[in-house]
Amino acid sequence: MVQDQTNKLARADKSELRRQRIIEAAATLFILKGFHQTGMRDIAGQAGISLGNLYNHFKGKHEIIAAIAEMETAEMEPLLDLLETPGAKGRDVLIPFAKAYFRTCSLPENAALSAEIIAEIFRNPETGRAFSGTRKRLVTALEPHLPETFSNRAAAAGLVLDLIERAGQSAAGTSDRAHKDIETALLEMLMRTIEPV
Amino acid sequence: MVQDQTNKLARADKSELRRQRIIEAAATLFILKGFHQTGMRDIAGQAGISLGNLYNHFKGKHEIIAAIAEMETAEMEPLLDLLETPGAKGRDVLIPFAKAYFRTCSLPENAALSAEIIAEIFRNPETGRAFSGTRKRLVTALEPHLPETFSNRAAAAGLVLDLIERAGQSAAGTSDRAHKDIETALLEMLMRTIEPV
DNA sequence: AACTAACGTACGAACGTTCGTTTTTTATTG
DNA sequence: CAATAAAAAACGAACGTTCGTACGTTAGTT
Repeated sequence: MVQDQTNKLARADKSELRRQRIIEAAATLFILKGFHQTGMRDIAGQAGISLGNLYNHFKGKHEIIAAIAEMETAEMEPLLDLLETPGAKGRDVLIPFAKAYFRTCSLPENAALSAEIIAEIFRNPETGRAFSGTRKRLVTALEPHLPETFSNRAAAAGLVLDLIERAGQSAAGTSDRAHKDIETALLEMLMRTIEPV
Repeated sequence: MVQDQTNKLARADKSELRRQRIIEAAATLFILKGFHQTGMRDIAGQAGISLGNLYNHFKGKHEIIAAIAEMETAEMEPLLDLLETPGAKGRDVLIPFAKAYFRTCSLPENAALSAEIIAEIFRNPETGRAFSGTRKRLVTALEPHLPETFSNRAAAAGLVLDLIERAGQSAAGTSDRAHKDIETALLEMLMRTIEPV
């Protein structure tokens, strides 16, 4: 009579798990081929399910993209925490953040995906908007750690983020040596940026 | 008996002109919608010719993209000249270059196109390669103007270019005020980067 | 019995490309 | 100069695929 809560949860979990697998499959393909070169059939195939069933889990392609945006946002949370560490200020928080953010951005998956997203923002601001929420939070969190000598710290914070992101993209997929060189140059550049002249 | 050279040239010019119009039409649409969202019919329509005729001028879509890459390369020439001005060194050449390059990168057309290209490099290195020639030349030309304190000036030069490019992308399409703020922050950041600490 | 997940199929639209044909321009004759 | 053959440019229809999406049905769980 009493419903089996264990199994009920197990079922819901199972569904959630499959949903997650679909998202991962989609992400893999989006990274590899881009949003618009990836078809629903590709996603279904990669996830190991049928095309019809894919539509049982997602209303459409846009919903899958939105889910990936959400995932991306969640992954950024630890980095935001890093910036918002109470007490710590300036270089002591900025350099560790830069290292961590660079590491994230230079992961081939993230680099390719973020390139895809930036392009998407230009051609389709609506879809792009889903991704740009995190960005604003990063700028806000980063801003107070920059020197006051900047005439517009918010703009400078945006640039610092841009720099780290692009550095990561450039470093993605290169040899360990080149990767390290870029990271070193990035940190040297940031040190100069932070240092009051 | 003797061929009419005048008319012959006129004809060749006319054909070249039409070719150019097609490229411009394609560029407009690529910027607006991206490479893969732009169809051959769209391009033909925008250029004011028929679909069939489009294939009389280009073997296929890839050839149009290649032509645009070539155009892009040509547009970069003046900036390279700026960096290679004999005699001038360091800040005296870097700041003017940064201003000019930023201006170029923040033109909405260029910003969108370069975002598209970067994404394309990740998903299709082959096509992307057509675009990356200029980049190397810029790095080489920029490198000697950076301070020797960088442990790897080539890497640093790459970063400086990345920074300017992304700054331009961020500034593209924003208000004049925001645009100026970003440029100012960029220049401040570059001054700090160039200045020996 | 009710619900859900899974499936395969079907649809109309759009894709890049090819094709045969017509129109326009150029070159070569009479 | 007029007539005509040759070439180039332009066209629209059609090719086979693939696209995102919708639908009806079957199998399995509660």
